[in-house]
Amino acid sequence: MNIVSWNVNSLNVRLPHVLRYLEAKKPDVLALQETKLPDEKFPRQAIEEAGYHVCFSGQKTYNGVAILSRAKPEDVLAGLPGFDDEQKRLVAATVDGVRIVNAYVPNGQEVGSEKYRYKFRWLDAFERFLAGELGRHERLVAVGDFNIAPTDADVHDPKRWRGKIMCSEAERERFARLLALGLTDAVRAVHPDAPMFTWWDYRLNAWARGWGLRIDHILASPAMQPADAGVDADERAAERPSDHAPVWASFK
DNA sequence: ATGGTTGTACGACAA
Repeated sequence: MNIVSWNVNSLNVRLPHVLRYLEAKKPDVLALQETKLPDEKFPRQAIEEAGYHVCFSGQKTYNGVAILSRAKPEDVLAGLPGFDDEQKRLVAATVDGVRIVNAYVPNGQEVGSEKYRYKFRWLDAFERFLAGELGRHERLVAVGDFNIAPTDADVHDPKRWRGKIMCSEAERERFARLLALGLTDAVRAVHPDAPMFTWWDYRLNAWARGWGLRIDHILASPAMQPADAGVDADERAAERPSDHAPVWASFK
């Protein structure tokens, strides 16, 4: 089973990229974040014509998540249970017996800000939710834009980013706690040391300079052993790209 | 250089 996560930063703009990607890579599951579309404007027909089922939870202008899958999604859930939130950041579904959890974790804007505090409240609820899901589903993969670079190996310039948003010790501790639930970081399981980034800021010519962070992740339960994993960084070099590249993992 | 770009939507905010 091939599972991909991609923050597309507007599915309106990136629909051609997504359709081309589906045709080229034929993943079993493609989880999208930042679709920025209300549900009534979701391009369901184009995705179904490409041979995929889809479930989604979106809103106008901001956020929005979707799961595209070859097999029909079952037990679809939108939003974190017990966490009342207008922001559409989570959708989960069971695909081919595998529980797929697709998250767009809040960015946090700046360490110490109100949005930073919201990020931690959201992560609190997310951790509780994942613990429950792991109790119900032996085969589980949690993917998405976590907006956290787990270690300095996931940062182009650790000194420049030290203590900054997505790299603070408090955020990294929360990410470590997710792994402590029994999840494996699939990319790091396959590539323990290699610098691998998934996001490059649109500003400052960051892509051309190699100024990236690894903030998009695929976390797998013990029953899901990654056979291979990587980042399709060439998507960041495409015409009118998202600022994120797809991250993928294959499972036996 | 506390810089810069993109998306949404048409000013300002989020990332």
